[in-house]
Amino acid sequence: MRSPEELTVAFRSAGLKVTPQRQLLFRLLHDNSSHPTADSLHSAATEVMPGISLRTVYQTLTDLTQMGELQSIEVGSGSLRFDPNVSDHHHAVCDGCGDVHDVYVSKAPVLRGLDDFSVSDAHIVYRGQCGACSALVATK
Amino acid sequence: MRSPEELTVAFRSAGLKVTPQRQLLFRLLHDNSSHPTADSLHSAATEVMPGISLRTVYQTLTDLTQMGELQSIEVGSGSLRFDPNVSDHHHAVCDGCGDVHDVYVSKAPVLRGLDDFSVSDAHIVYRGQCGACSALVATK
DNA sequence: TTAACAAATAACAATCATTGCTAATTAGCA
DNA sequence: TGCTAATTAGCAATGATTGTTATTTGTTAA
Repeated sequence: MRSPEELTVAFRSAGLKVTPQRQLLFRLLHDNSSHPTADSLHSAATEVMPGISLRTVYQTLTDLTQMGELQSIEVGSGSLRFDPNVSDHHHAVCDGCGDVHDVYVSKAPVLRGLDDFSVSDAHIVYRGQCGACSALVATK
Repeated sequence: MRSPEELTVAFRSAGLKVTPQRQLLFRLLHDNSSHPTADSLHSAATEVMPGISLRTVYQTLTDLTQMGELQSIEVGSGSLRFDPNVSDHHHAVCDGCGDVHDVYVSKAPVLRGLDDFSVSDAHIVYRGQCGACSALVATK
Protein backbone atom coordinates (compact mmCIF):
# COMPACT_ATOMS: atom_id res chain seq x y z
CA MET A 1 0.00 0.00 0.00
CA ARG A 2 1.25 3.45 -0.86
CA SER A 3 1.81 6.23 1.66
CA PRO A 4 -1.07 8.35 2.95
CA GLU A 5 0.22 11.23 0.82
CA GLU A 6 0.29 9.18 -2.34
CA LEU A 7 -3.13 7.73 -1.57
CA THR A 8 -4.53 11.23 -1.20
CA VAL A 9 -3.47 12.00 -4.75
CA ALA A 10 -4.66 8.64 -6.05
CA PHE A 11 -8.10 9.01 -4.45
CA ARG A 12 -8.61 12.48 -5.87
CA SER A 13 -7.64 11.49 -9.36
CA ALA A 14 -10.04 8.56 -9.13
CA GLY A 15 -12.84 10.99 -8.36
CA LEU A 16 -12.95 9.96 -4.71
CA LYS A 17 -12.83 12.44 -1.87
CA VAL A 18 -10.23 12.55 0.84
CA THR A 19 -12.03 12.94 4.15
CA PRO A 20 -10.57 13.02 7.66
CA GLN A 21 -11.97 9.53 8.20
CA ARG A 22 -10.11 8.22 5.18
CA GLN A 23 -6.90 9.97 6.07
CA LEU A 24 -7.03 8.37 9.49
CA LEU A 25 -7.53 4.93 7.96
CA PHE A 26 -4.68 5.54 5.51
CA ARG A 27 -2.44 6.19 8.51
CA LEU A 28 -3.70 3.25 10.53
CA LEU A 29 -3.13 0.88 7.64
CA HIS A 30 0.22 2.18 6.47
CA ASP A 31 2.97 -0.27 7.46
CA ASN A 32 0.43 -2.25 9.48
CA SER A 33 1.48 -5.89 9.53
CA SER A 34 -1.15 -7.09 12.00
CA HIS A 35 -3.62 -8.18 9.30
CA PRO A 36 -6.48 -6.31 10.98
CA THR A 37 -10.18 -6.97 10.56
CA ALA A 38 -12.67 -4.21 9.76
CA ASP A 39 -13.76 -4.33 13.37
CA SER A 40 -10.29 -4.05 14.90
CA LEU A 41 -9.53 -1.13 12.60
CA HIS A 42 -12.76 0.51 13.65
CA SER A 43 -11.74 0.14 17.30
CA ALA A 44 -8.35 1.69 16.63
CA ALA A 45 -9.95 4.49 14.62
CA THR A 46 -12.48 5.20 17.36
CA GLU A 47 -9.68 5.94 19.83
CA VAL A 48 -8.55 8.82 17.64
CA MET A 49 -11.88 9.82 16.14
CA PRO A 50 -14.82 8.89 18.34
CA GLY A 51 -18.01 8.43 16.35
CA ILE A 52 -16.42 7.15 13.16
CA SER A 53 -18.80 4.64 11.66
CA LEU A 54 -18.00 0.99 11.09
CA ARG A 55 -19.79 1.37 7.78
CA THR A 56 -17.28 4.01 6.74
CA VAL A 57 -14.40 1.70 7.64
CA TYR A 58 -15.88 -1.04 5.46
CA GLN A 59 -16.43 1.39 2.62
CA THR A 60 -12.85 2.65 2.67
CA LEU A 61 -11.45 -0.88 2.92
CA THR A 62 -13.49 -1.85 -0.11
CA ASP A 63 -12.24 1.18 -2.04
CA LEU A 64 -8.62 0.48 -1.15
CA THR A 65 -8.99 -3.16 -2.10
CA GLN A 66 -10.53 -2.28 -5.46
CA MET A 67 -7.68 0.10 -6.14
CA GLY A 68 -5.19 -2.69 -5.44
CA GLU A 69 -3.76 -0.97 -2.38
CA LEU A 70 -4.99 -3.66 -0.02
CA GLN A 71 -5.34 -7.40 -0.23
CA SER A 72 -8.19 -9.08 1.62
CA ILE A 73 -7.48 -12.50 3.07
CA GLU A 74 -9.57 -15.22 4.65
CA VAL A 75 -7.81 -17.44 7.14
CA GLY A 76 -10.74 -19.05 8.89
CA SER A 77 -11.11 -16.54 11.70
CA GLY A 78 -14.68 -15.76 10.75
CA SER A 79 -14.00 -12.31 9.36
CA LEU A 80 -12.00 -10.88 6.51
CA ARG A 81 -8.54 -9.54 7.23
CA PHE A 82 -6.81 -6.80 5.32
CA ASP A 83 -3.17 -6.70 4.31
CA PRO A 84 -1.42 -3.56 3.05
CA ASN A 85 1.38 -5.82 1.84
CA VAL A 86 0.26 -6.54 -1.71
CA SER A 87 3.42 -8.28 -2.82
CA ASP A 88 3.20 -11.93 -3.77
CA HIS A 89 3.17 -13.73 -0.45
CA HIS A 90 1.29 -16.18 1.74
CA HIS A 91 0.21 -16.47 5.36
CA ALA A 92 0.87 -18.50 8.48
CA VAL A 93 -1.80 -18.55 11.19
CA CYS A 94 -0.99 -19.53 14.76
CA ASP A 95 -3.55 -21.93 16.20
CA GLY A 96 -2.65 -20.65 19.65
CA CYS A 97 -3.01 -16.88 19.47
CA GLY A 98 -4.53 -16.45 16.02
CA ASP A 99 -1.80 -14.10 14.84
CA VAL A 100 -1.16 -13.99 11.11
CA HIS A 101 2.36 -13.81 9.71
CA ASP A 102 3.55 -13.08 6.20
CA VAL A 103 5.30 -15.94 4.43
CA TYR A 104 7.37 -15.96 1.27
CA VAL A 105 7.51 -19.17 -0.73
CA SER A 106 10.54 -19.77 -2.89
CA LYS A 107 8.93 -21.88 -5.58
CA ALA A 108 5.38 -22.18 -6.79
CA PRO A 109 4.33 -25.75 -6.02
CA VAL A 110 3.80 -28.03 -8.97
CA LEU A 111 0.35 -29.41 -9.54
CA ARG A 112 -1.04 -32.81 -10.33
CA GLY A 113 -4.60 -33.73 -11.16
CA LEU A 114 -5.48 -30.50 -12.88
CA ASP A 115 -5.93 -30.85 -16.60
CA ASP A 116 -7.47 -27.97 -18.33
CA PHE A 117 -7.34 -25.37 -15.58
CA SER A 118 -5.34 -22.18 -16.02
CA VAL A 119 -4.12 -20.92 -12.67
CA SER A 120 -3.89 -17.17 -12.22
CA ASP A 121 -3.24 -17.07 -8.51
CA ALA A 122 -2.33 -19.29 -5.57
CA HIS A 123 -2.63 -18.57 -1.89
CA ILE A 124 -1.23 -20.81 0.81
CA VAL A 125 -2.45 -20.75 4.40
CA TYR A 126 -0.12 -22.47 6.85
CA ARG A 127 -1.31 -23.44 10.31
CA GLY A 128 0.75 -24.27 13.36
CA GLN A 129 2.23 -22.66 16.42
CA CYS A 130 4.19 -19.44 16.59
CA GLY A 131 7.31 -19.21 18.74
CA ALA A 132 5.59 -17.50 21.65
CA CYS A 133 2.78 -20.07 21.78
CA SER A 134 5.21 -23.01 21.51
CA ALA A 135 7.09 -21.57 24.48
CA LEU A 136 3.87 -21.26 26.47
CA VAL A 137 2.95 -24.89 25.87
CA ALA A 138 6.45 -26.02 26.84
CA THR A 139 6.17 -24.16 30.14
CA LYS A 140 2.97 -25.85 31.26
CA MET B 1 -15.22 -40.52 4.02
CA ARG B 2 -16.24 -44.08 4.70
CA SER B 3 -19.29 -45.77 3.19
CA PRO B 4 -22.79 -45.25 4.59
CA GLU B 5 -22.64 -48.78 6.05
CA GLU B 6 -19.34 -48.16 7.80
CA LEU B 7 -20.53 -44.80 9.06
CA THR B 8 -23.61 -46.46 10.54
CA VAL B 9 -21.38 -48.70 12.64
CA ALA B 10 -19.04 -45.83 13.52
CA PHE B 11 -21.88 -43.57 14.66
CA ARG B 12 -23.44 -46.26 16.86
CA SER B 13 -20.17 -47.10 18.54
CA ALA B 14 -19.60 -43.41 19.21
CA GLY B 15 -22.95 -43.30 21.03
CA LEU B 16 -24.61 -41.41 18.19
CA LYS B 17 -27.86 -42.53 16.65
CA VAL B 18 -28.38 -43.39 13.02
CA THR B 19 -31.54 -41.62 11.88
CA PRO B 20 -33.10 -41.58 8.41
CA GLN B 21 -31.93 -37.99 8.06
CA ARG B 22 -28.35 -39.01 8.74
CA GLN B 23 -28.48 -42.01 6.47
CA LEU B 24 -29.67 -39.78 3.67
CA LEU B 25 -26.81 -37.37 4.25
CA PHE B 26 -24.32 -40.25 4.36
CA ARG B 27 -25.53 -41.25 0.92
CA LEU B 28 -25.57 -37.74 -0.49
CA LEU B 29 -22.01 -37.14 0.67
CA HIS B 30 -20.52 -40.48 -0.30
CA ASP B 31 -18.30 -40.04 -3.36
CA ASN B 32 -19.53 -36.48 -3.71
CA SER B 33 -16.80 -34.41 -5.31
CA SER B 34 -18.85 -31.23 -5.73
CA HIS B 35 -17.66 -29.68 -2.48
CA PRO B 36 -21.21 -28.85 -1.41
CA THR B 37 -22.27 -26.22 1.07
CA ALA B 38 -24.65 -26.97 3.93
CA ASP B 39 -27.35 -25.21 1.97
CA SER B 40 -26.84 -27.12 -1.28
CA LEU B 41 -26.86 -30.38 0.64
CA HIS B 42 -30.07 -29.33 2.33
CA SER B 43 -31.63 -28.64 -1.06
CA ALA B 44 -30.58 -32.05 -2.34
CA ALA B 45 -31.84 -33.71 0.82
CA THR B 46 -35.18 -31.92 0.62
CA GLU B 47 -35.86 -33.50 -2.80
CA VAL B 48 -35.77 -36.91 -1.18
CA MET B 49 -37.02 -36.05 2.27
CA PRO B 50 -39.19 -32.93 2.30
CA GLY B 51 -39.17 -31.23 5.67
CA ILE B 52 -35.63 -32.13 6.67
CA SER B 53 -34.25 -29.23 8.64
CA LEU B 54 -31.25 -27.18 7.64
CA ARG B 55 -30.31 -27.31 11.31
CA THR B 56 -30.07 -31.07 11.13
CA VAL B 57 -27.85 -30.87 8.08
CA TYR B 58 -25.48 -28.54 9.91
CA GLN B 59 -25.49 -30.82 12.95
CA THR B 60 -24.61 -33.91 10.95
CA LEU B 61 -21.92 -32.09 9.00
CA THR B 62 -20.38 -30.98 12.26
CA ASP B 63 -20.49 -34.53 13.62
CA LEU B 64 -18.87 -35.97 10.50
CA THR B 65 -16.20 -33.30 10.52
CA GLN B 66 -15.38 -33.95 14.16
CA MET B 67 -15.09 -37.65 13.43
CA GLY B 68 -12.62 -36.89 10.66
CA GLU B 69 -14.92 -38.17 7.93
CA LEU B 70 -15.28 -34.77 6.33
CA GLN B 71 -13.01 -31.82 5.78
CA SER B 72 -14.44 -28.33 5.80
CA ILE B 73 -12.89 -25.82 3.45
CA GLU B 74 -13.17 -22.10 2.92
CA VAL B 75 -12.53 -20.82 -0.57
CA GLY B 76 -14.01 -17.36 -0.40
CA SER B 77 -17.50 -18.24 -1.58
CA GLY B 78 -19.06 -16.90 1.60
CA SER B 79 -20.02 -20.25 3.06
CA LEU B 80 -18.17 -23.33 4.23
CA ARG B 81 -17.82 -26.23 1.84
CA PHE B 82 -17.51 -29.86 2.82
CA ASP B 83 -15.24 -32.41 1.27
CA PRO B 84 -15.56 -36.17 1.83
CA ASN B 85 -12.07 -36.52 0.41
CA VAL B 86 -9.95 -36.29 3.53
CA SER B 87 -6.67 -37.20 1.90
CA ASP B 88 -3.92 -34.60 1.83
CA HIS B 89 -4.88 -32.34 -1.02
CA HIS B 90 -5.63 -28.78 -2.08
CA HIS B 91 -8.23 -26.92 -4.12
CA ALA B 92 -8.63 -24.98 -7.34
CA VAL B 93 -11.54 -22.59 -7.65
CA CYS B 94 -12.80 -21.38 -11.00
CA ASP B 95 -13.43 -17.64 -11.05
CA GLY B 96 -15.95 -18.22 -13.81
CA CYS B 97 -18.34 -20.83 -12.47
CA GLY B 98 -17.14 -21.16 -8.88
CA ASP B 99 -16.59 -24.90 -9.16
CA VAL B 100 -14.02 -26.38 -6.82
CA HIS B 101 -11.57 -29.05 -7.98
CA ASP B 102 -9.26 -31.27 -5.98
CA VAL B 103 -5.55 -30.69 -6.53
CA TYR B 104 -2.58 -32.79 -5.53
CA VAL B 105 0.72 -31.04 -4.98
CA SER B 106 3.90 -33.04 -5.46
CA LYS B 107 6.15 -31.19 -3.03
CA ALA B 108 5.46 -29.15 0.04
CA PRO B 109 6.61 -25.63 -0.78
CA VAL B 110 9.65 -24.37 1.07
CA LEU B 111 9.22 -21.36 3.29
CA ARG B 112 11.15 -18.16 3.79
CA GLY B 113 10.59 -15.50 6.39
CA LEU B 114 9.24 -17.78 9.06
CA ASP B 115 11.60 -18.21 11.98
CA ASP B 116 10.21 -19.88 14.95
CA PHE B 117 6.92 -21.15 13.58
CA SER B 118 6.16 -24.87 13.50
CA VAL B 119 3.84 -25.69 10.63
CA SER B 120 1.35 -28.49 11.19
CA ASP B 121 -0.76 -28.00 8.09
CA ALA B 122 -0.81 -26.16 4.78
CA HIS B 123 -3.71 -25.55 2.45
CA ILE B 124 -3.38 -24.03 -1.00
CA VAL B 125 -6.24 -22.38 -2.85
CA TYR B 126 -5.62 -21.88 -6.55
CA ARG B 127 -7.74 -19.50 -8.59
CA GLY B 128 -8.18 -19.34 -12.31
CA GLN B 129 -10.39 -20.60 -15.09
CA CYS B 130 -11.58 -24.13 -15.61
CA GLY B 131 -11.62 -25.67 -19.09
CA ALA B 132 -15.30 -25.05 -19.66
CA CYS B 133 -15.10 -21.41 -18.65
CA SER B 134 -11.98 -20.80 -20.75
CA ALA B 135 -13.84 -22.21 -23.74
CA LEU B 136 -16.79 -19.91 -23.07
CA VAL B 137 -14.59 -16.84 -23.00
CA ALA B 138 -12.84 -17.90 -26.21
CA THR B 139 -16.20 -18.21 -27.98
CA LYS B 140 -17.34 -14.67 -27.25
C1' DT C 1 -14.12 33.11 -2.38
C1' DT C 2 -18.12 31.09 -3.02
C1' DA C 3 -21.86 28.42 -5.05
C1' DA C 4 -23.14 24.06 -6.77
C1' DC C 5 -22.85 19.34 -7.20
C1' DA C 6 -21.37 14.90 -6.51
C1' DA C 7 -19.55 11.89 -3.09
C1' DA C 8 -19.15 10.45 1.76
C1' DT C 9 -20.83 9.90 6.32
C1' DA C 10 -23.62 8.05 10.04
C1' DA C 11 -27.39 5.63 11.45
C1' DC C 12 -30.20 2.04 10.84
C1' DA C 13 -32.36 -1.81 8.60
C1' DA C 14 -31.60 -5.98 6.14
C1' DT C 15 -29.18 -10.06 4.69
C1' DC C 16 -26.57 -14.32 4.91
C1' DA C 17 -24.35 -18.10 7.21
C1' DT C 18 -24.21 -20.28 11.29
C1' DT C 19 -25.17 -21.51 16.10
C1' DG C 20 -28.11 -21.64 20.47
C1' DC C 21 -32.18 -23.21 22.58
C1' DT C 22 -36.09 -26.21 23.57
C1' DA C 23 -40.28 -29.02 23.39
C1' DA C 24 -41.55 -33.07 21.15
C1' DT C 25 -40.05 -37.24 18.91
C1' DT C 26 -37.38 -41.39 18.17
C1' DA C 27 -33.40 -44.81 17.98
C1' DG C 28 -31.23 -48.32 20.44
C1' DC C 29 -30.53 -50.96 24.35
C1' DA C 30 -32.11 -53.73 28.50
C1' DT D 1 -41.88 -53.73 24.72
C1' DG D 2 -40.50 -49.70 27.41
C1' DC D 3 -37.11 -46.65 29.03
C1' DT D 4 -33.76 -43.05 28.38
C1' DA D 5 -30.72 -40.28 26.16
C1' DA D 6 -29.92 -38.46 21.63
C1' DT D 7 -32.07 -36.16 17.73
C1' DT D 8 -35.14 -33.40 15.27
C1' DA D 9 -37.54 -29.23 13.72
C1' DG D 10 -38.55 -24.77 14.46
C1' DC D 11 -37.40 -20.56 15.77
C1' DA D 12 -34.60 -17.06 17.97
C1' DA D 13 -30.10 -15.10 18.22
C1' DT D 14 -25.56 -13.99 16.71
C1' DG D 15 -21.78 -11.98 13.95
C1' DA D 16 -20.08 -10.17 9.70
C1' DT D 17 -21.20 -7.60 6.02
C1' DT D 18 -24.02 -4.90 2.77
C1' DG D 19 -28.13 -1.88 1.38
C1' DT D 20 -30.52 2.47 1.99
C1' DT D 21 -31.03 7.29 2.76
C1' DA D 22 -31.13 11.93 4.78
C1' DT D 23 -27.68 15.03 5.87
C1' DT D 24 -23.12 16.79 5.60
C1' DT D 25 -18.86 17.87 3.33
C1' DG D 26 -14.93 17.86 -0.21
C1' DT D 27 -13.88 19.60 -4.65
C1' DT D 28 -14.13 22.13 -8.70
C1' DA D 29 -15.35 25.80 -11.69
C1' DA D 30 -17.02 30.34 -12.03
